[in-house]
Amino acid sequence: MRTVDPAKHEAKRRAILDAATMCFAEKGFEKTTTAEICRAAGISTGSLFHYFPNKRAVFVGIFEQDGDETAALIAAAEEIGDPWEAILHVVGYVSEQVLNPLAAKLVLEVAAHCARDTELAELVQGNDRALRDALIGLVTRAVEAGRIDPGIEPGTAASWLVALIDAPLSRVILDPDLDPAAELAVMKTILTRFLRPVLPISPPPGGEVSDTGGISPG
Amino acid sequence: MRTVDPAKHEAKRRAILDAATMCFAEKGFEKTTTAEICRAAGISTGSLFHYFPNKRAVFVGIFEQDGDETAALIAAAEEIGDPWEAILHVVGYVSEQVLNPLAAKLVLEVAAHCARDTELAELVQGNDRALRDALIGLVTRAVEAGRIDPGIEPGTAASWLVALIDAPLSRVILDPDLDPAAELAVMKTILTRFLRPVLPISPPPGGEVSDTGGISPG
DNA sequence: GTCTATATAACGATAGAC
DNA sequence: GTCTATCGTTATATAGAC
Repeated sequence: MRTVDPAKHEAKRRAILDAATMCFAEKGFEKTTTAEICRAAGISTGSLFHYFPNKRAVFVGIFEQDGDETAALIAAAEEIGDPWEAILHVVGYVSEQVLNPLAAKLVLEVAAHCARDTELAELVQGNDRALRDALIGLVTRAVEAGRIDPGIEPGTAASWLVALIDAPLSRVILDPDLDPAAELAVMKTILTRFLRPVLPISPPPGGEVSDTGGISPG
Repeated sequence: MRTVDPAKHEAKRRAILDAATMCFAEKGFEKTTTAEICRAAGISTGSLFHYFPNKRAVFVGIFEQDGDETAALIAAAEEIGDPWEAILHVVGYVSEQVLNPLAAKLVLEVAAHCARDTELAELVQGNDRALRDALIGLVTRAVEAGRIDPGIEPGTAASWLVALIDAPLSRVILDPDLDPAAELAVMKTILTRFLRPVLPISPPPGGEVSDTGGISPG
């Protein structure tokens, strides 16, 4: 019987990441000290550096974990028969997470750091791309099913679906009384109206419709 | 003749803020040293602390300045006769700024810090609120003019207009090849389709329209 | 008002016993 | 593998000459 138990090692690593996630979300990367992470995880300085080479590696580890969760979400969405419902599920699920203030703080923190850490940026971009690629597939199917305007390029639609999730971030941070359910409802309205097929137009009583809100080619 | 020239003092203060803006955008708040700001501004450490009590005050000063610029934008928008055009102008103008990578980095940096600095958060929220209030007025007028769906509450519409500006932030950071003009075009499509009056529906050939993308009351 | 020089504090990471 | 103790570095802000 070996004393080195890989499962136990991995479990402890994850426990440290969980503790660090809270610290980073609350105080940000640079204002979180390694000592605080250790205290939160119930270990000592020496131990932390046994599991991670440095503070940055702890931060990066959090978003490697997040990539696994995104993959699971995508797999679950593929099981949903109706592509439009699958899109709503994916966007709704991630949005709900981001509407939590603590999660929102962490998202803003990692975004700010991606601007200055190319390696971290590539990791996060990989996670985003996985989500986007899955949505491209769902959008394509939804277009074929007549549920989404064929005039919208699936890549563009998917990119903006991901982007829309980030839209309320500032307000989540600035307004503590924000109602997540209400935000989610408006978000659903926006993406429904954005993507739905353009209905045949019966001319309105007293006016011209000069702009149909379509995406001009080119 | 006094040697203390308030105008010159103010000019130097602004020069420091301009230099600091670049530093903070490129490296973030904590990784920017006061020495770097001084070098960029062409002054010495001693001088910096003559104009600002501490590093944070320099950072905060940048967003006080930004509030003035927002006020000017709002004043210009009020001059535009057509409220819908005024809305497009305001959203387009701010979006264009945010689509610049350097500006985007600074926006993410300040957002991340607002999550942990209530005083800074109140300042930024004040700037946001001014923009939102102006948009509420414009939306209300646009609804009266039949250009916006009366089923959408102006406060909700205005909040989301401001939020939509932030939506592409992540991609501005992660994708250096992003085309600002293309993003702006899609943004315009989204807000047009989101806000435009619901046209009378002639039933589509072979299907039911179960969800019209409206905002349910309550 | 502007400079140089520096006091003071804090933090990340390591050394080395057990 | 975990701990305690501590080293080396770095940065903010101040002191005080000019």
